[in-house]
Amino acid sequence: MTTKSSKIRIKDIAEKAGVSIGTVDRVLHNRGDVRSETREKILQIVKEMGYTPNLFAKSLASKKTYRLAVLIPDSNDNPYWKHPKSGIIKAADEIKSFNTSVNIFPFNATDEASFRNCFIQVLRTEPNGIVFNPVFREASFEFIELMEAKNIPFVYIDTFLEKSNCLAYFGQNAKQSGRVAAKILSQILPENGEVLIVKLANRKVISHHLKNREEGFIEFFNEQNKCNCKFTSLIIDLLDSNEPNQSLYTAFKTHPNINGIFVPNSRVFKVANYLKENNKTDILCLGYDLLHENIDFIEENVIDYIIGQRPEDQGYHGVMALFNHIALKKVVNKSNYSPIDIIIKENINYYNY
Amino acid sequence: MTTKSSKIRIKDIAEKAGVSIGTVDRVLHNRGDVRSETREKILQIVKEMGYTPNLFAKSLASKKTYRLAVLIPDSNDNPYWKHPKSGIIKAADEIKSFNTSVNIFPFNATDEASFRNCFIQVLRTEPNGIVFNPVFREASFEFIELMEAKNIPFVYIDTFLEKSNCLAYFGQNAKQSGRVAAKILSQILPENGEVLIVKLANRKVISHHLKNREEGFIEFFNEQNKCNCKFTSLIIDLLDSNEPNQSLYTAFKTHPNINGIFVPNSRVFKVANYLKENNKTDILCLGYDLLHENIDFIEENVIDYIIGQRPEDQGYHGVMALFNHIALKKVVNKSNYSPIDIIIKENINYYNY
DNA sequence: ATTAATTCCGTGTACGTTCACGGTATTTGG
DNA sequence: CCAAATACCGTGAACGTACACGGAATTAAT
Repeated sequence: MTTKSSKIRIKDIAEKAGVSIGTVDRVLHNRGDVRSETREKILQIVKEMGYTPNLFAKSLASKKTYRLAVLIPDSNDNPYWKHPKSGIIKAADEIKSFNTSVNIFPFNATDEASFRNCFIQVLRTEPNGIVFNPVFREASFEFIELMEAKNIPFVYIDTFLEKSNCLAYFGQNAKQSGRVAAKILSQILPENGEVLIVKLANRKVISHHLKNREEGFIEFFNEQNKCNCKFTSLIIDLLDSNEPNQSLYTAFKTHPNINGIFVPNSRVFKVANYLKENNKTDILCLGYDLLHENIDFIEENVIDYIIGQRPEDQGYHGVMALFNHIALKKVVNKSNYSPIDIIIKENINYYNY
Repeated sequence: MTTKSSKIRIKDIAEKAGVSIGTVDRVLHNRGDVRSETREKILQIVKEMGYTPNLFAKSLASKKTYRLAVLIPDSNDNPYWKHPKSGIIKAADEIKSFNTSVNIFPFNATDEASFRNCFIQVLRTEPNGIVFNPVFREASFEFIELMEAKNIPFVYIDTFLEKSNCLAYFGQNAKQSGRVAAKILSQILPENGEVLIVKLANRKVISHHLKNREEGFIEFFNEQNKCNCKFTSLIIDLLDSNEPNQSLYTAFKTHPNINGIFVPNSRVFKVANYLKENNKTDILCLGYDLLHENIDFIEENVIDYIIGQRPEDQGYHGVMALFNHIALKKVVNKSNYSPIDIIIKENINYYNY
């Protein structure tokens, strides 16, 4: 089996058609000024010879430059976003030789005004494409209108917004990941297990992920008729300095038989911290995302399972999808769900973080 | 945060150094014929300005062509190898514009002579680099000697060969993956569990993977003092048409309390087939690799866990490592372990196959 | 001092594109 | 029927790099 480099140049098809390379170039780019017969003939030969342009020569000669903009939460506020960001930077690095620049605009994910400001700023730079995390529904829909008016293609990352015509979406199926979590717990916990669901979040912004993950989690258990586990659900304010300790203390007091904990976001390390300090490490603890903080607790056997979603890949492919669409005119997949990685102490070293 | 395209050209550093681009080119390529002071000065400026060559211009102008060869088992014999192959083809596709061709040479993984023939054929094509799967130890070491004599860099895929100076290795830590399997089973099975280890292989060729995975599996259980599971290990000849049914029948007869099965390779579907036909689907069954055959059984709840290793990535990155080293003169990581993916019915749809 | 050898360096062409510019034919208008 | 407009097409200069060739400056040999 051989895969060899394609050698057919514009010059070759020009010669075969008995025209100049300028003419071929014109039909290849629909620039007009070509007689329709000549045009057809050239297109025919192009197809016959299987011409594929040399992308390097193309980008060398091209005077076009592209600007991409990325709007994501500030990684100083939420360490999770360091990971998508690093993937974005990797993509930026790869495509910068294709006359394409990438600008990252961080916003405060707990402050809608910050998101709005950020977007206005972005639109002022008149980018050719936008990757963004649509945490704020209404604001996002407003900006989608603006982008569509200006014909700027956009890609969602992490969160999906239904009923909108994005170029692509990169993220996890949140609900299904909740089902995965449920399956794991249901298989390990005893018949009469008691599970605590801990939602650590900002009071003002309960993310879709949190909601959907919990939904999938509970849905799965309800479908299993053999398993009659009990649930307790807790919403804890991230900004309260007494938390999550206070709420957890109360929860364990009132539910002393809890043997499983499900934390539907990356803040699981805060719960793990409590478990460790109170010698409750035998409780089966499951959370999300490979933050450094979580990794430490996995290695200490405090957290038992982490569900990962390859945030670097999401960032990387989000940018690349935009680039492929805009610069290379390739078709890109709209729906791109990340794997729901099941990570434990024994395989954590083989996931990059 | 901005990542903009680097704009420093050879011309720029030539002007700053007060020399011509030819001179800069000479020092950049160590072609000599440059006064040492000039050389130093240019190198200094190159570093100062952070010059990075434009790879596209480079590959456009370069008359060099590279030939890479890949030796892997025939995917007609073992369907697993379709997956690395598809990754290899993807890589070949990406680098063909860099004047690099990739040739795939399939051999029969159960026949050492086939491997040897294949290698001789490969060496005759005088490739610039080789990716291969070193299943046959002695034969591989012989060919490594030949490659080293000819200064041909080589990359291992899937299997690792210690004590040899490969450019890179892409594969899974087999032993550790066995430990992952053990952890999962140990967590789910009851205290007094009874596990059957089924090694489906060709009598002549017991792969390292099979051995190492079992080793890690047993090692893990031995380390847990709380778990006193019992084991039975079975070696079954793949080519025998009565198998694995006959051996499994006997095994279940003599060990009626078996509640877990570990199949340390991709042939787990053959065991699953037996389990399904004999209504033993309640047994916890764990195997390797996302073959179509296995996927079907995961969806039917016959196989419970599959350990994946991203074979497409292994193939892709194996070729890319060689390319980066040879064509782009980049440094590549030697040791590249694939993630040990834990796959169940609930997350299987999000792993590409 | 003249020639020859040697060291060092600049020039020019090529790689496959893009794209502006301008040049022939052909057609249109009066 | 001639000028002007139009339709169609070729030419040539870039893009950043590689590399062959040959030229100038320096040194060595006679």
